[in-house]
Amino acid sequence: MSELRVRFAPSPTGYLHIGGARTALFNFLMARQAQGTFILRIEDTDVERSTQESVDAILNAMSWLGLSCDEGPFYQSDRFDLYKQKVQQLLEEGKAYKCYCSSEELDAKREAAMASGDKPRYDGTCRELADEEHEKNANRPYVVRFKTCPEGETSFNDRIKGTITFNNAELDDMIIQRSDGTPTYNFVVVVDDAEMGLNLVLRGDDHVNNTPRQIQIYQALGYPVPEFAHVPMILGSDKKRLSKRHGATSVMAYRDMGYLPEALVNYLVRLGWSHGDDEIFSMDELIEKFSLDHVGRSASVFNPEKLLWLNEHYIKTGDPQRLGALLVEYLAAQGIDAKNGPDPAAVVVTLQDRSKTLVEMAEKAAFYYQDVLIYDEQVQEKFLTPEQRPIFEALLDALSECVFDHAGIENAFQVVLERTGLKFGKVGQPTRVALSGGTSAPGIYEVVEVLGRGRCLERLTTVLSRING
RNA sequence: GCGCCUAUCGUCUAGCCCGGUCUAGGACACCGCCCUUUCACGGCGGCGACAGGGGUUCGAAUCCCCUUGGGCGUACCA
Repeated sequence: MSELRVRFAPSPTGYLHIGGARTALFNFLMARQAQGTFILRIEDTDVERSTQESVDAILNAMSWLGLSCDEGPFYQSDRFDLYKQKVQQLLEEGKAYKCYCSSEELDAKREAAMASGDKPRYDGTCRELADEEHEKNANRPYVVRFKTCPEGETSFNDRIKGTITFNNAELDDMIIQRSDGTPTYNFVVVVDDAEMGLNLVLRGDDHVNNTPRQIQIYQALGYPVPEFAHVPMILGSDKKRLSKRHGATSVMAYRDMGYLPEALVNYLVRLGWSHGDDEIFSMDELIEKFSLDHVGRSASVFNPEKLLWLNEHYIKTGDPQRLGALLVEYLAAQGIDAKNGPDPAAVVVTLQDRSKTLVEMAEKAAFYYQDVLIYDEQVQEKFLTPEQRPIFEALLDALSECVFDHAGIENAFQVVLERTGLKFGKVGQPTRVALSGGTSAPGIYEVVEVLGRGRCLERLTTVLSRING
C-alpha cells in the first residue's frame, strides 16, 4: 500500500454523467496503479438539491463500470459538526468573519460592478466590522466569509497543466457558511480532502479557478496542501459543454442502449489520455499503463461513433457465455422470453460480428425465440411461393435425417441442391426467410444449427402449409 | 468585462519537454476496391491537420512573443 490517496467527490444532484465517470476512472486508475487508496465522498452540502435517488444512481453506475472504492462512501451531510467547528476556529482566529449583507444587496452590488466594468467581487463591507457593530447585528442573519489574503499571488504546480498562478487581488472573500448554518463547497472540500488525508486532488478542469482560494483555506487551517491535477472538460460536437442536447450523458443510459462497461471505460480513458498509438485497453492494462504525464491539457469532444466502434469491438471479442447472459436481459426488455429457446451463448456467437450494441443484438436474435415469424409481404411474395415448395420439402426431409452438426447440416443442403437441381443462391435465401423471418441473418448453416432440428422442422412445416394454404 | 486554461486531419490523438529521423504517424467516421449464401465481419487503398503573424536558429509542429478561436470561472451550486 502506497501513500497515494485520491478521491471522487460527486454531488448527488443527478445521475453519474460521462464527465464525472471519467474523473472517477482516472482517480481509480491512479489509486490502483500506486496501490493507494480510492475514496468516494458524496458532496451533499446543498440540502436543497441533493437526493438519495441520485446517490443510488451514482453508486450503481460506478459499480457497473467496475470502479470500486476503498473507503466510503462518506457523506458530507454527516459531517456538519466538523465543518461548524472549523468555521468557528477560523472565526476565533480572525481568519473569517460574519457578514450581514443580504443576497439582494449583494446582487445589486454585483450588477453595479459589472455595469461600471469592474470585477464583480465582494466589496468587503463587513470585513473589518468593529465588535460593537457585530453586537448591533447580533440578531440578524449572517453568512461567514473567509478573509482572503489580498496581496501577493497564489500559485500551484498542476500535475497536468503545469504551474498556474493567480494574483490574490483577483480573489474575494468567499462565503464558507450560509445563513442557514450549512457550509459551502469550497470550504468543505478543503476540510474533507485534508481530514481524509488526500495527497492528490484529481478533478475537472472547471475547478482550477477554485484552487487558489482553497489553497488559502488549507493554509489558514494549518493543513498541508495536496498536489492538484486538473483534467480538461469533455465537450459536445459544437464545442460547448457536454449536455443532454448532445445525446445521452448518463452512464447508465449507455448500458440501457446496449453498451458494455469495458467499452465505455476504454472510450473514456482515451478521451484525454493516450499511450502511443494504442486504442484498446483492458482495465488491467489501464492500471498498468495509465499516467498523468500523457493526459492532454485541452478539452476534448465527445465522439459517439468511436464509442460505438469500441462497443462493437468488445462485443466481437467478448465471452459468449457472459454476453449470452446479458443478451437474455436485453431480450426481456424487448418482451422476449428466452427460457425455452436456443442457448443464448450459441446465439451470441452467430451475432457477435453483426451487432454494435446488445440492443441491436437482441433485435437480431429475436427470431431465434419467436415461433410466430411475421413475414414481410414483399419478402413473402418473393421467397415463400409454390415455386419454393420443392426446396422446403427437400430440406424438411434432409434435415430430419441428417447428423445435426455443422458438417451434417452442410451435407443436408448438398442433398437439397442435388435433389432440386438448384444452385445454393436459389436455396439459401428462401430458407433464411423461412427460418428467420427475414432476408438478413447469420449464415444459414449457423442458423439451422443454433435453432435446432425441432424448431427448423416446425418452421419449415409452417411455411409449407402457408404456401399450400 | 475581468481572470485562468487551451490550440496537430471533421473527431480522439502520436510527435512537442530533450528543435533536424515529419514529404506529420495511428484510430473513429467517410469514400473506393476485394472477399462473400443474405446481412455483417475482414483485407487493401484513398480523402484529410501542425489556427494566423512575428521572432530565435543553418534548420521549428516542436522554443519565445502577439493576435485570433475555444473552454472554464466570476453564486448564500458543486
